[in-house]
Amino acid sequence: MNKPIEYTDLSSQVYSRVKSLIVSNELKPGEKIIQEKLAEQLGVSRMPLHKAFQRLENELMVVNVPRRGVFVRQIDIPDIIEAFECRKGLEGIAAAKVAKICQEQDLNKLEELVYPLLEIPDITEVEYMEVDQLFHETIMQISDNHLIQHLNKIGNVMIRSFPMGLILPIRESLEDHINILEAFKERDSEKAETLIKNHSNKAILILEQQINKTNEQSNE
Amino acid sequence: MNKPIEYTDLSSQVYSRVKSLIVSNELKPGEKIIQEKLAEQLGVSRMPLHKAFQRLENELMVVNVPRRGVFVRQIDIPDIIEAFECRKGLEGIAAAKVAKICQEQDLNKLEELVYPLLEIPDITEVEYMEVDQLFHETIMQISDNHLIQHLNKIGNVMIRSFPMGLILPIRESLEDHINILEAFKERDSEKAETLIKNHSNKAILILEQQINKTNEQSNE
DNA sequence: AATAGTATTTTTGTATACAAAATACAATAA
DNA sequence: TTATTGTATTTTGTATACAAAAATACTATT
Repeated sequence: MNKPIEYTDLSSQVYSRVKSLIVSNELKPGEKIIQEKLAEQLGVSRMPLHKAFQRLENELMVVNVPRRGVFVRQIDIPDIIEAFECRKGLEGIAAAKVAKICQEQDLNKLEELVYPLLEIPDITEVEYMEVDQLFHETIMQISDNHLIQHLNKIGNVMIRSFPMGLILPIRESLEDHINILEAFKERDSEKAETLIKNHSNKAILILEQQINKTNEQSNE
Repeated sequence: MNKPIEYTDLSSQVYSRVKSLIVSNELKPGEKIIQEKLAEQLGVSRMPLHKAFQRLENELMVVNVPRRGVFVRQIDIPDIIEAFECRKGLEGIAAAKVAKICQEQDLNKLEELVYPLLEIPDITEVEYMEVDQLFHETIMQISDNHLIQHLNKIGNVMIRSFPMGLILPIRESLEDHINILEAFKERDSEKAETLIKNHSNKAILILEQQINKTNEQSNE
């Protein structure tokens, strides 16, 4: 309503643009970013770029080596596994708390994200990823822990920047979500924690299998 | 061995100095930081300060409102509880992993931190805080998850910046540490996770009691 | 032809400069 | 007096400028 229009400073915009350059692979992993060059490309000076780099470094998207330059961080599957392990811990706590404190309206919000999908027989991967993300974000919001949301976001930046579709099959993921939601309704905080941690664990297991597979191939 | 001597840029130093100004309460919570003034005090320009602010914002130590200024974040007990909840989640995962992967030398490192204290009858609070911190950090290091360490550090900055001594009594904390270490030795990852989460939980409970106490007082 | 040393160019880090926005303040009218 | 408008001052955000460090190209020597 009377929310003041917020001034977005250049460095925020620059931050988004650089991040998408990294995600879209226009800036390659390991590549050194020439500040002047990129600044000119974006039509800004190096100052907002500097702040953007600092932010990206905090999200582990770039590495800054003093006096040497800023490099695009190489993200591989083990990194993604690490990110899922963090998510497992943070979401576990969040879900346990949600089961304790959630209100009727919170449950409604989650139900609206989960149940309508059961009616649709052929959900596309892109569609589901959107809802999946929203489901996890909503739980974080309900948990009402500012720090947990902040930390989780940092981990998610890595996960989302990795060029890889859904890890779990849609139906399996959806089933997990339903069960988690049920646990919330039953106010069973231990169950909710276990279920949501298992949900992450499945992804971790699949990623670990992928690593083993590529290792075997290279050993032939 | 052949680690290159690392150039520390000004902004890193500025970051540390500003952080300690906040922790030592020379910059008061809620206070607006006048950039030019602080820059002059530190004998630098506003550029390294800007980068320092960006970093401090990521650690939730300051809040930056575009075009309005940078403000020292007000940290209160509920924030600290949030931080302990995050720690609970992250340490839980870390401890579970440590129980699975730790080597003999890792256990030795932890033993050296725990057992010598049993011989000392009168440990000071300051001494114990040092060792306590090291114990938790070491577990994080052994867990060998870069991201989990990074995220945990962000939460710890808040906890450590809060002017408050030990939360748990020394003997109780020490006992917890011993039990956690035992779980590692037994390679019991579930037990390790439960114990370390309980360790955080105790702190949360005490902090919640403190809030209730002050609420009651103000209701009189 | 390979190497060591030197000169040149590039790039980084920080300071300064300047325009735009926010705040403080004073003057005017109700 | 209390609001309200207009003006002066402060402060911010970004661009430019410059010095120091690193990278590169080049020369001379063996």
